[in-house]
Amino acid sequence: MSYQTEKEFLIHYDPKAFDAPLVTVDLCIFTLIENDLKILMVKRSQFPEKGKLALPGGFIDLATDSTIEETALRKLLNKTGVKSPYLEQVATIGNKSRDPRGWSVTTLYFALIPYEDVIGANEVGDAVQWLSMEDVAISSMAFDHKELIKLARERLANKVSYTDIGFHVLPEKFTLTQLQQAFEILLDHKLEKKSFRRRMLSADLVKELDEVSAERGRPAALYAAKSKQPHFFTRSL
Amino acid sequence: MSYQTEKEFLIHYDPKAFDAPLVTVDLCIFTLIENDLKILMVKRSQFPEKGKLALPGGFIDLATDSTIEETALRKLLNKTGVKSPYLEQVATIGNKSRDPRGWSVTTLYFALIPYEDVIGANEVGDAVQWLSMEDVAISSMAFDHKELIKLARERLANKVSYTDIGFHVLPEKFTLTQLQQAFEILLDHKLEKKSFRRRMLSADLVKELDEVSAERGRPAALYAAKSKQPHFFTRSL
DNA sequence: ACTTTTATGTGGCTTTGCGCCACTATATCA
DNA sequence: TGATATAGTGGCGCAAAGCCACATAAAAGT
Repeated sequence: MSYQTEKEFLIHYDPKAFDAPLVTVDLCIFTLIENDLKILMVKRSQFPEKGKLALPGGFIDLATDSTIEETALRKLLNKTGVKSPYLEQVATIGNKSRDPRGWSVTTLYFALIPYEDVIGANEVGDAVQWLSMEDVAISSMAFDHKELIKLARERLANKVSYTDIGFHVLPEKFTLTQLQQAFEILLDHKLEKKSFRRRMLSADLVKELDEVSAERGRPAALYAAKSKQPHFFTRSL
Repeated sequence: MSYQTEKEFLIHYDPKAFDAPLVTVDLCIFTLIENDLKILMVKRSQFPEKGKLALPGGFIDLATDSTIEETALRKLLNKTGVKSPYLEQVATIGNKSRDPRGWSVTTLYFALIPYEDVIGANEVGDAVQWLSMEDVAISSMAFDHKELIKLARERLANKVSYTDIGFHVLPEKFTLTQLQQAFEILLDHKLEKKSFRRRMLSADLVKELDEVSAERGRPAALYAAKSKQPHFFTRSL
C-alpha cells in the first residue's frame, strides 16, 4: 500500500488488497403522529440479526449512489416516499464489535418529516413500523441500533433547542399552538406560551395566512414557515 | 449478500465478496501559536497526490484500532506527541469523486491542543508544518482537504460560540485577557471585555490562582480551568 | 523622581428580552 | 345565555448583555 512513483501506484493499486471495514448508512427517521414522537423501524428479514428490529439503512450502492447523503436519501424515499426531508448527519460509529461480521463503520443520519407526507409505499424490503419512544425503550434491537437511536434523539433535542428545525415535522400550514407543541415534544419539556410566540414572531420565521383553523374554542390563525433554511437562535429554548 | 438462514450466512459470508469504499480518518488539528490560529499539515510522500499538502490521517488499522476515535488519537499522538486533546468528530464525507482510487469515505475530526504540549517527535512519516489560515487559503492541497478544513473551521467557530472548548488551546495557567484573545481568534470576531469576564466568572469555569503574569502594564491575575468537561452556555457569544 | 505609556480590572447606567400570569377575545356546546 | 375551551395579549419585574469611562498597577521614558 506504499507507492513511491505514480507508475508503481497505477500498476499495483488494488482496493481489495488491504483489509477494509464494512461501511453502512443508517437512518433515524422522526415524525409526529398525533402529538407523539415516532421512529421508523424495520424488521430484518435476513441474517445477521434476522427477525430483530433495526433502523432502516444498509450498504452504499457504489454503482448508483454518488455520495453517502444520496444513499441516505434513497433509503428514506424507499421506506417513506418522502423526497425532501430535513436530513442531518449525526455521527459515524466505527468499531470492531458492533457487527458480528467484523470491523464495521456506520454513518448515522436523522431525518424529520411531516407524517402527512408519508406514503405507505414500502413495496420492497422489510416491514416498516413506527415506534414511539416508549416502545423503543422496551424493544430489543439489532446491532447497536438502540444506542444509535439514543444518539440521534439527543442530537435532535439539542438541535431543536437552538434552531428552528422543529418546523419540519409539521404540515405546510399550522397554528402557533401546534408549533409550540411540536417543539415541546421534540425538546421533551414545556415552553412558556408568550415567550415562544414572541420569539417565533420577532425572528420573522413564519408568515400569517388569511385562514384559521377551527377546532374547539377560539379559531387559531394559520401560519406557514418562511424558509427551508435552518435559522439559529442566539439563545436556546 | 443475502442470507435467509444462519447457516447459509455463516458459510458464505465473505467481507471481500462485495464492493466497499475506501475508509479513512482525517484530522484537522488546531492550535494557537503567538495569537495566530494554525493547522497541522503534512506533505505527502506517496502517491496519490504525492508532494501535496494534506491533513494528517489515513486508514484504520483493523488489527490495532478498536474504534475510529482510536485511529484519530493514534494519528494525533503520532504527529504531535499529544495524548489528551479536545477531539470532536466533525462529519463523514463520502463520494465517488474525492479520491482517484474510487469511492472513498473519510471521517473528519478536529482537535484543539495547547502548542506548549506539542513535542516535535514526528520521527516517522511525512514532514509536518503548521499553516496559518492565510496559508491555507492560498495553498494547493491534496484531495478535498481544503473543503475539509473549511468544514472543521466552521464547526470550530460555531462550537466555540456556545461552549467553553476554547480553553483547550491555552496552557494550564492563563490570564483572562489571554482567554478572551483565544476566544476572539477562534470565533474570528471581537468580544466585549466586561461581558466576557462577567460570563466566565459567573459561569464558574475558572479558579483564580495566587499568581500574576507580569508583562508590560499592570500584572494580570492567573487562572486555571476548573473542568475538562465542556460547558454549554445558554446564550452564544 | 515623576511622568508617560501600557495594560488590567471595575462601576454603573442603558437596553434587551425572558418569565410570569392575569386578562381579553372568540368560538362551540348544553 | 351562560359554561367551557382554546387563542392571543398587556404589562411588570428581573437577569444579563452592551457600553464606556474610570480607577489601578506596573514598566519604561526623561
